[in-house]
Amino acid sequence: MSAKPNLTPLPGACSACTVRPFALFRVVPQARVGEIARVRSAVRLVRANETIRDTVFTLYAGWAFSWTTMPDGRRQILDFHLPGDLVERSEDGAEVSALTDASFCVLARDRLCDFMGRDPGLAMSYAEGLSRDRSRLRERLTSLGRRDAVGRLAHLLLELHGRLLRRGGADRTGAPLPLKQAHLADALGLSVEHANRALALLRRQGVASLQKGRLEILDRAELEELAGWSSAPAEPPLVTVKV
Amino acid sequence: MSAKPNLTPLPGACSACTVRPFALFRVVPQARVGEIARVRSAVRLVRANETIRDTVFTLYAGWAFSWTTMPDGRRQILDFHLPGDLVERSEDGAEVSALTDASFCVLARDRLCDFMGRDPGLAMSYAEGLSRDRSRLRERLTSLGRRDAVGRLAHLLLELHGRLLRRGGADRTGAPLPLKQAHLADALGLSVEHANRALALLRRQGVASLQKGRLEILDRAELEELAGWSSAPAEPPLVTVKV
DNA sequence: CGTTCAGTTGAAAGGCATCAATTTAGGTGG
DNA sequence: CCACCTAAATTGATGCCTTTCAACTGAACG
Repeated sequence: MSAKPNLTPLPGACSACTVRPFALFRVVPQARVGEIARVRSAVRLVRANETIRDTVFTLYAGWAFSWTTMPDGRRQILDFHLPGDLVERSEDGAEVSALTDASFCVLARDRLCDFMGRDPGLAMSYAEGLSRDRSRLRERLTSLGRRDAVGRLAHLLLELHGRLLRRGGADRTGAPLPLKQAHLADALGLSVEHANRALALLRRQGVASLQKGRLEILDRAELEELAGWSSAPAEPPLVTVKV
Repeated sequence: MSAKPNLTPLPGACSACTVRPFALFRVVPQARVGEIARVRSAVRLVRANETIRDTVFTLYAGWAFSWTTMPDGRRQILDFHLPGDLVERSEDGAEVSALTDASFCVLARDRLCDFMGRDPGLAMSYAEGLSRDRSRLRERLTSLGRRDAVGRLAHLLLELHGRLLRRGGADRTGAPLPLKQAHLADALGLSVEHANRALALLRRQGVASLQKGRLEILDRAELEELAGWSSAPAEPPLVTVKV
């Protein structure tokens, strides 16, 4: 029973951080990266399915997701987190778990607040992240409210593909996607069985397939059609700050 | 056919603003209210159902709501806005409309950004608002994903009641609520008919009633039970900034 | 080679949408 | 103050989408 070897990279020096261009601290000029290191209180590595206790962190490698449960135990996934995302475990009872093996930098909330207090650009970067989260949630709300199972699935696949594309984690025809069908179901408000059927339909129709952790987009036009996709970007540009 | 008289109050001087304690500018000390006035580019009054074109404003009186439509025309209401709320019309195609007659202060985005650039506390106040929006959306997502019609309705009624309570716009047993059943339906991802049936059930069971623009909470314990209500506040306290 | 988890598939039941009317509530003009 | 008109609220019947319950398959693993 040898422990599974650990292939997940750990975050190193902030100055050479590979995800910083997509992360909260993207606005901090190279000359001041030293200040970032002082906000980082720890570096951590977790295994898939482990729940994360830290309240504020930026994901470095791997995926995570936020979720809640109903009194009857059913789960609702609120959001998926990708490398570079700032994740906050809020006080409202939502939990955060690793979807894959993952590593991240824990931030000290008070020192982060200090930093934002000194650097309005950073505060605005923080706000941008919140704003993006919000529009993603709005899209999902629309999905759950007004789309059927296939539409929801198509929409989520497009959203994730887009997010990965922007970070260089995907090409036009597909991307690695470590989600189980249970994750899709819980994110889309469906039963696992029905999520499976919707996925099977997309596959049979030659629209898209998700197998062995990889998404293949076979007919993007049709996928967008099924999703009722608005060409508008899911992560729109937001307020820009002058400092 | 005389025009309906206008009873909606218009915002006046920022220094005496009645909603400021709940609004973005709550963090600006009285001594500096002058700076707020420079961010306000206009004061506006709209009639119920009118759509609002301004991109950033803080609602002063009346209700508003954000919404989108699917290609087939069905509407999804994304959020309701109450007096004091900062509202942004985002670039993602969502629209904002007045739910009742309403008045608001239009803000100049660039001057607002300037202000936030100078005042980190204000930037954090902005972020807090975003964060609250986000947790509200998360709650709603959970509703649409995992609650049945009655549960969704119960949850939304409790959410709105709570928001009103915090602003002094409600008492423990009820509150004025200007929503039509169609608004409830479109917010909850239901048909109007089914929203009606759910509402009728709550009324028949003596749990809550919504009539003539007023919500009455008759049995809060039961309403919370139906909603799967977590005692956690819907608008939790967030990061605090030191300036 | 047994176990377990993810993925599939089928059948039956249920919740919600849809379609169709009807009633009620407000607002308007006479 | 009443008749009238339109939007909102109701109620009923029918059908579809999704859930639920029950197996069953396949792959990974010890």
